[in-house]
Amino acid sequence: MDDDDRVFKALADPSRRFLLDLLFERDGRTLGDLESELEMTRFGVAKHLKVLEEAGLVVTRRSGREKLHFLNPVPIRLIHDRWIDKYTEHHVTTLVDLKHALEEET
Amino acid sequence: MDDDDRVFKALADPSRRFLLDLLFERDGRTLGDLESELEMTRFGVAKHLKVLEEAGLVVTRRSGREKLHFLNPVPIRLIHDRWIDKYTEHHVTTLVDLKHALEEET
DNA sequence: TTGACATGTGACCTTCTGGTCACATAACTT
DNA sequence: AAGTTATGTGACCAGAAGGTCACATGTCAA
Repeated sequence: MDDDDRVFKALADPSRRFLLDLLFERDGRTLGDLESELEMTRFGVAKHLKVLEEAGLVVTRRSGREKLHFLNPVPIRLIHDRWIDKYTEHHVTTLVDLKHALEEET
Repeated sequence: MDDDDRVFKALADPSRRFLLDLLFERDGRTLGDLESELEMTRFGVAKHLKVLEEAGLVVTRRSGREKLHFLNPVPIRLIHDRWIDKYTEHHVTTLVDLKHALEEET
């Protein structure tokens, strides 16, 4: 399994994406902290965090017996750059902005 | 299964990412055309293309008995925007550029 | 209209994945 | 030292996903 595969497989699960959302909102959180936000046992959450860490989407730092988790946005940017080149980027962002504008009208 | 889930699940498979790579390089290709690039039966490729289409990553147009496939970059951009805000975007692109520079040095 | 070509469908099997649990290690507190 | 707190490991099971095949539909060309 190569690096790409690890990143995409990691993102494929909704619980893991929710963990990234939590870390995007506030960094440096511990396992016990994150665990309280999911309807799942501690073991499940730890397993998900391990997958995210091995994919490089989350980086960690130990502080005593606690392990702090941080979001790393670099792999996300690389996904973007794989299928959106500089020429289409402006075009796409325009489309996305338009999409948001239309959604707000309803 | 919601839209997000469909997109990320679709991206989780290497064969499907390769199909997106092929379409990124050249759009408007047919199933038979794409099939010849994968080491898999026609049925497998058709199944993957269906997953990509249901996720909105690929849009299609029929032309007679052929079905033409096109890459849609919008969902990719939305992934980017989910975890990279305007403040960190510049920071991240700098990191990515640095990463590329370091890789070229070796 | 007959045959060849391009694609679609549903069943089937094997492998991978998500989640839980019993058990284990390591660090802080008193 | 002893108990509590925070996290790590390996086994296990149910459900999902990747791939193939027999069969079916629709379109072009002569």
